Amino acid sequence: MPELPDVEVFKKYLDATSLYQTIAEVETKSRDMLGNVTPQALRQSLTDHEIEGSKRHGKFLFLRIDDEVWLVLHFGMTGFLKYFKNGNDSSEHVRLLLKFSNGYRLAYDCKRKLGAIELTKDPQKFVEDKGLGPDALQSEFDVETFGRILEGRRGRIKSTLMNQQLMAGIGNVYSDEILFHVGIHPEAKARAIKEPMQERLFHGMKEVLQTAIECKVDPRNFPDDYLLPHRQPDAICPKCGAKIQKKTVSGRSAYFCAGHQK
DNA sequence: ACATTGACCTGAGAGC
DNA sequence: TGCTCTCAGGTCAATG
Repeated sequence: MPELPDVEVFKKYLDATSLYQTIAEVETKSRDMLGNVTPQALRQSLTDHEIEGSKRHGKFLFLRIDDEVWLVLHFGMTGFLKYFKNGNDSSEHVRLLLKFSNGYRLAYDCKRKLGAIELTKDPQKFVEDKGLGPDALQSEFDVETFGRILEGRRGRIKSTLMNQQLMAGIGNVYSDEILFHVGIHPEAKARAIKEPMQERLFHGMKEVLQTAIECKVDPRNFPDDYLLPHRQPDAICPKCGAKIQKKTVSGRSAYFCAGHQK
């Protein structure tokens, strides 16, 4: 579930708690989540260094250790960060633990091991090597680029929005939310969406992602006309009163309102 | 080249 | 109660 807004909230949390802290010790709890790095290399690269800054691209979070070393975290669908004082360790599925010299710790917790822990020399290069598209919220990602992407696609709009090589950050939950917001059916063909609908979708995408971040991705904080608080079978659409439908679209469970999404 | 499907991961909740 | 089955959704490999 951690999609762009979730990871952005993790970034803010990291910045508020762990920035400029010195890593005194590194514990690797799950070898099989380490992508391109051994536990020894990870320990060696991080120990006695500070976290100097952070970056996010799509669903990836980058922690700057120094000029040539960045720790890369991906959260799969169950990953999150937890900062706590030594002794208050209540998490059950900690995969990586950074022990700071001030007695606090930062845990990367990932119950279902679909995330990843890696190292890179340069986030920009990492993004290129992964073949990721532009971050969905970055300002250089404009409506013209977005329109060109849609026109080159034979598939459905839902899977287009979720394709990380085309644009990075949107997953199953927020693709539903965006399409619900602008009134487009998840099974619509991407290239059938023309102006002015392209522009409406583009701005809807930015607005939904931004709003989710402002709400700290807590469904209780969401505006009431958003789908997320009603994202369950047989719920009532807050926009038009019709029943929320659930259907498999491109292999993913899509929630939508047939009343106002065409 | 592009689109879709299935596998992987693990635990919660449904259903018998 | 207790077991088994299904589902959740991140990616990537295999297939259409």
